[in-house]
Amino acid sequence: MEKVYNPKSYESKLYAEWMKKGYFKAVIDKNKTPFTIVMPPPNITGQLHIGHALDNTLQDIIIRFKRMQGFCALWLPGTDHASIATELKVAEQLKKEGKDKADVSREYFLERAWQWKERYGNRIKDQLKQLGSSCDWSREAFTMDENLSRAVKDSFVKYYNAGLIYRGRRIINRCPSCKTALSDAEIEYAETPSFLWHIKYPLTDGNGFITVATTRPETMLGDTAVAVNPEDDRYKDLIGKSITLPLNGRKIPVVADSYVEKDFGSGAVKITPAHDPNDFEVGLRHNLEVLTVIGEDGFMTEEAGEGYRGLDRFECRKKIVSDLTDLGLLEKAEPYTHNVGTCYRCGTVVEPLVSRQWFLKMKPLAAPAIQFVKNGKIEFIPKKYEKTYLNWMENIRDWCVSRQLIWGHRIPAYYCGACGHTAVEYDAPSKCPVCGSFDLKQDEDVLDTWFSSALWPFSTLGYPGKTADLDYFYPTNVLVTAYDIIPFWVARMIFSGLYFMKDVPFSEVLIHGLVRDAEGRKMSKSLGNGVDPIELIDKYGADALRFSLSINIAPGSDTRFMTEKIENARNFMNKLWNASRFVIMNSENAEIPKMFTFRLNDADKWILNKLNKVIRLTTKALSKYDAGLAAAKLYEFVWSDFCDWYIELSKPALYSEDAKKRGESLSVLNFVLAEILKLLHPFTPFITEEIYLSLLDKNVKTSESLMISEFPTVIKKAAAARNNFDNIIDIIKGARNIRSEMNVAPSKKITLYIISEKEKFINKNIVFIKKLCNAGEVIFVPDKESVKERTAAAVFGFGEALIPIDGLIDIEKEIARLASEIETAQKEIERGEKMLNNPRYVEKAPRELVEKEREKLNANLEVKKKLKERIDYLRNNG
RNA sequence: GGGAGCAUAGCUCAGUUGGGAGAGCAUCUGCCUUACAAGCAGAGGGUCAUAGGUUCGAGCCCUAUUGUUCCCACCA
Repeated sequence: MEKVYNPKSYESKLYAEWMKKGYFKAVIDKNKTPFTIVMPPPNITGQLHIGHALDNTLQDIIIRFKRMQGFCALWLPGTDHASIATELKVAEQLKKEGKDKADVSREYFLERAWQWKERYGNRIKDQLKQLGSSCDWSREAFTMDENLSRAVKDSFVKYYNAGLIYRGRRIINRCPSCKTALSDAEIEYAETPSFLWHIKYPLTDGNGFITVATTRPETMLGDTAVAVNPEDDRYKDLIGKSITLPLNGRKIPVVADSYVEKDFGSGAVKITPAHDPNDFEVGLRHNLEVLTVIGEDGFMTEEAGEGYRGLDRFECRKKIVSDLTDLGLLEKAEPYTHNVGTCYRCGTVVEPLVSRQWFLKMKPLAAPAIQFVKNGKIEFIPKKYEKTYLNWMENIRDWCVSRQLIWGHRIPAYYCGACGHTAVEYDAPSKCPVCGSFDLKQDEDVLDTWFSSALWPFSTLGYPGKTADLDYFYPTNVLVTAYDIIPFWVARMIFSGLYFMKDVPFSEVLIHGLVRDAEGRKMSKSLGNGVDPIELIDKYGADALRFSLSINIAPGSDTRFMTEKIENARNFMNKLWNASRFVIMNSENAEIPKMFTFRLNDADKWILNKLNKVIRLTTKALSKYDAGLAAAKLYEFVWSDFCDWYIELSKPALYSEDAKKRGESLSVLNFVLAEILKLLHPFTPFITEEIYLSLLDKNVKTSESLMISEFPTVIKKAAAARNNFDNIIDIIKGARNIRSEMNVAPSKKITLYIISEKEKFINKNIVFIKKLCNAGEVIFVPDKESVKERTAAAVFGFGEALIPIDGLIDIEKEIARLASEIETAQKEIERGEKMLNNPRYVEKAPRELVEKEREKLNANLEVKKKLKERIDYLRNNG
């Protein structure tokens, strides 16, 4: 084995081997319980970012754990076509070649998009492999695969036939740059400083003005009313009167609507039904004309009239403000900060526009989706995210599913040019089912990308076909994703699954946080603060990356990426590597007996007891998908208990001449190491496998790969029961402390005097004390008077250890040290006495706890007494 | 406007059912001790945001306050 952890030398080799052996492939087995995770499909737009690395690491940890526990574990991978995002990328690519999206044919554009998919889809796949993802590539899916497209068409038609999908003229948000409709979820609001312009609208009868306040003066060209609150005394008399719109002289009515708040702005609102969702509603109530003055491209339309038509909407705003100022109609411009909707893809300010779009009725679909979460059939982990979900679901509005894009699933709606009939059918009809005309044209639009993602948990398993996969693996078990995607995706999968499969898509949703940068900022392209997981894998190894992402994270909360963390994880890998190297090197040519066929020493029992504890904790934490806690417990066990203590404790036996002893020691070392490798395997699959394959003890290397070995279970044998070895550790720690505090050179062998009533037990473990304190001799003495040398003392509840100090001891320094120990003991004594003197504590607290407390108190009293004696002794004899 | 979270060591964060405050990094002191200097041993460092409450017992449960972050809605 190499001296340092060098992941590059084996990671890709092992992955290829796993693939070859088919370990990732889930083979349906009726005797096994299925455990299924569908991977949130990464977009094909680019490459894996660190968030993906976290998401997929968590999934891999869970799926490997379940696989080792004997489940038929399926992790189904795939990618998403990401309609709008990919379309932007491809258009960008074309632009670089001097071509414009608008000028190329639909076919050509699609061809280029598929090329993009080929290239970047594969790159993502490759990156997932580098990360070690044990997903079943034989079932890999893509949202625009033939079968998934079938599922999309099938479900659209089913929704339509059930009256859940309709086409209507509505006001929707449109991105003038991407030139498509957007759903509510695709809008991001940004606080933007602007002005609230107060504009005087003259009454037609010449009796003065009514002042309206607006943040968007350019829309006034499309005003078709002014609304006031019916209860507003200031304006009561004006209701029903007419206003002459400045700049174009159109006459519009004053209407009363309770939507208007008296106290905001001037209390009068200009109504532009074509360009504001609320105004659109007001318009419907009052039968107002819808006048579109801003076009789909963001430029003013013909309707905007002389002087304004053809202007960019923001240019037009400037011109209108200046024109109104010239006319003396601008009362004031009040600085005002408000939220402006922008496109989540390109950042352009969206424009609310009235247009004809396809909608999915949400209320009937949301009702069961709410029900199944409320009754616990779907559980969010952590539970708080249930609220995010319910809050969204309960206030849901119809989902605009059509997009004016090319890349995506084309809507299966056909319009008859002759009679105007709309046919929605799975197979394109050859003629109009109503009038028989052949003049049929398919809808140009495609579906929102999330429409296909919503079907993911069953479309990937074969739906709408009735497949064995669907039958066996659906419903899936746990969905793992970040909280930012709950409304977009999780919610939609839930109602889709319930509607089409009549069953939940998954029973648990594990929500994790976002990976932020070292300063806690969200990683983004514009900030340039993103970190590339592949670079990190190159530098530190996939296991180190995985471990740094999974350790010490709390479920559902954000984590920061910091170089120190991954370095620490890398160091841990190195630690594991070297500990293993130690065990393996010593095992060469050794005769190693099977565990439990020989008598274990106290240190062996101690480590097995610790091992049991960590098996219990890890299993429990992983069962609750708490990778952060499990990883932390394993880290502690491996580094502190196994490496720092047990390996050191094993050295006397290993370096002895007694071959039998050596073999027995190696047996325990190999046993514990193998268990560690299994426990860590879900987290760090590569290094654990590489070490496992190098193990020399055939008793513990029982399968050809860790991937197919069993996850450890608690050792039932009495040998693993708790013992008193902690007392030995206390002696060692105490002695080391004195050595260090009294500046005894580490290389100097000391003589250790021990006064204790547990002489027999200590004597049995004396080799460990000698080795770990670098003591040449350990001598039991009845009392301190028996030691003639000058010594410093380590005091325990069960005895004292005296260490001779070279030359002059600084008596005062030693007394001060002992005094501070008295102080510590005193604090403990006071705490214990306070508790034990409280009759209600003694009465109500668990018996064993009270007993433990009493023992501690006695021990501390003893320590204090001995420390005091020691100080007196020094004062008298020093 | 509605909702949720967070506040613990200098920094980043853990803290399982309420039962003696933890880790990593950073700092200080010694060590190349034949697995590992990506290491070993030792040490310092916390009024668990504030104020109440429940309890024999609160970092953890309840109420209020302050600070902070996020989500939803989009009132011109």
